[in-house]
Amino acid sequence: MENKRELFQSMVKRFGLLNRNCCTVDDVEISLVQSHILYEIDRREWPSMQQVADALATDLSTFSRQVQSLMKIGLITKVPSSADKRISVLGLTEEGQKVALAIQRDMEAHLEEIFSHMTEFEQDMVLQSIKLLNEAMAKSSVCCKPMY
Amino acid sequence: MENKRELFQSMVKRFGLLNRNCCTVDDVEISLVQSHILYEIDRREWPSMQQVADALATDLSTFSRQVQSLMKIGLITKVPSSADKRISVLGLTEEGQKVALAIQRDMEAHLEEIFSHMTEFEQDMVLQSIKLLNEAMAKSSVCCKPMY
DNA sequence: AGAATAAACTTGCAAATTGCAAGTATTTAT
DNA sequence: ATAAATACTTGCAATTTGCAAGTTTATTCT
Repeated sequence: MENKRELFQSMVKRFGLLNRNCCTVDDVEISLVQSHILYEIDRREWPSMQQVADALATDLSTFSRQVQSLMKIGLITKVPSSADKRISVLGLTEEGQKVALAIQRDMEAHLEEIFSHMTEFEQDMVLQSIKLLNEAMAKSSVCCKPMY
Repeated sequence: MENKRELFQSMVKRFGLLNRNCCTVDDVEISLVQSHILYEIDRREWPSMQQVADALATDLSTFSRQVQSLMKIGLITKVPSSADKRISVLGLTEEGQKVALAIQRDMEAHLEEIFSHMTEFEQDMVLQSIKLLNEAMAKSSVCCKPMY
């Protein structure tokens, strides 16, 4: 059983495909990266642009433009920090929160559906394993430098 | 412990980052998608363009151009099928095989390094879980229609 | 305090990647 | 024999990317 890579490649690809469904909520349609931006803003407390760009491992210039788009469609806010005027602080608008929540629900539902094909024992084991894997990757030298 | 999505999002992102390192071998430098193309060709027996494009869930036109690039740098071959002249059959050149193998080794090494942070018991459990997960996703209705 | 350095962005490219629509060539169905 | 389908290719046009160079504000150094 020496096909770790195949196993992981397959899994990552499937999740990638799963994510494609993403991102159409009511009449709002956003891209995958935009959904990730909403997600990262949502799970942080008023992050700076740097912080989110780092979390997404994307160039700040690229990120800056994505932020502009998301502001234009009214999903996020960007206000200069009063403490340090170089910094802009990001947040979700009410609409942005709705969209983020809807995507969150969709994702949870998808995961539940996937998990429904396993026994309870298997479900627990899988979750436990993902945790272990994340911890191992966090410890790893080759993996994922720009990670929270 | 109701944060499945966070767990998976984190894992997928880390693997995404892991993959970024990819793809520079000696003096050849290819993109991530190109490495996936090599991978898919490698693991199949003379696949058609359709087959690989499907596996990668990418548009055939996009794929067609990627194939042209990879031919130009001499990593893959494309020959019309004698049985059905509409079909082009893909393969790796000697150089392409070298590159695919090098990437494969890198990936394996990375995975080994990550696994080294776990006990043997945990390693087995994680591998077992990934298998279960893949099977569950294969059964899933929401996930991954275009999958081998 | 004043000058240099750094940090947090923004904007101007130019390249790469994407998908749709429309085309060509070949095969299958009627 | 003609129509329909399949397997691609090419022409767009839009999106996304990162690097380099700029602006503004904050920090550090002397």
